[in-house]
Amino acid sequence: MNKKIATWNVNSLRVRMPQLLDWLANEQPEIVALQETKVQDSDFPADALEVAGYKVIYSGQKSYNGMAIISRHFDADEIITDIPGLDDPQRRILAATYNGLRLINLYVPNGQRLGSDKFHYKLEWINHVRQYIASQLQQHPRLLVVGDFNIAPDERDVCDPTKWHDKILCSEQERAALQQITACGLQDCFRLFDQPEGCFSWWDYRAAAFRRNLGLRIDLILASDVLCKHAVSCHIDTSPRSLERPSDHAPVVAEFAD
DNA sequence: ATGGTCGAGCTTCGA
Repeated sequence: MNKKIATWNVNSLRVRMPQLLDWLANEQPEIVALQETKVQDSDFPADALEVAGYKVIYSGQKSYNGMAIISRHFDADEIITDIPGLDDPQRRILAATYNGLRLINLYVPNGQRLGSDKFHYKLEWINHVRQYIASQLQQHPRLLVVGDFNIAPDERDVCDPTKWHDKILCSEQERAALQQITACGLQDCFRLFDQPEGCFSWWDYRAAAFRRNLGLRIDLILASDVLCKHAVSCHIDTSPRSLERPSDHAPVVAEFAD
């Protein structure tokens, strides 16, 4: 049976729990990587997710950032909550191995504006995580790197490339940094398949951006060559973005054959 | 018009 693996920036897990539980019941994903849980570990809603049939791991902090991975059948092994060699209090990475599948869940810094302190932190953070990914690929042929990359890979992933030209999330520097990650031996699952134009995963809350489909595709599932051979589909599920009180991101789902 | 709206948690910051 095929297995669905998903990534979703929920923008507050506590607010989004009803939507997440409904979505899990409908989609029956095997593993879901969550970003921006915005909940410290002592308040993590583990019980409700376990009742829904998922094992949980998480690495959170108060107010900002925060990561979790939920898994239906397999226990998480070799858990890491920090990029080796980078001292960073922000909870932006959570990786674990599930039945031989290595999953790295990322919440890449937003970067705010080109040239800002946060932009330099973003590039530095990506540089460190790329080195970690490269070393992980040597050890784990079955590797997925998923999450909110806060980078639109190319012009197809931008609603209005002229308006977004060299803006944060779309700059040449950010795209080059992302290409350095994929050059380690990963492919964007979404582009393994024919896709319609105008597919995005994030829409600003302001200015009715979702209704007007003024979005970016910044949430990605990157797969190693071994896993790409088993990928059978990849799509963005825009339905949760239409609900009342939505996350500003939609889940991305990839399906893998055994 | 350089705005708009969310979430957390506190009267502002980050996205």
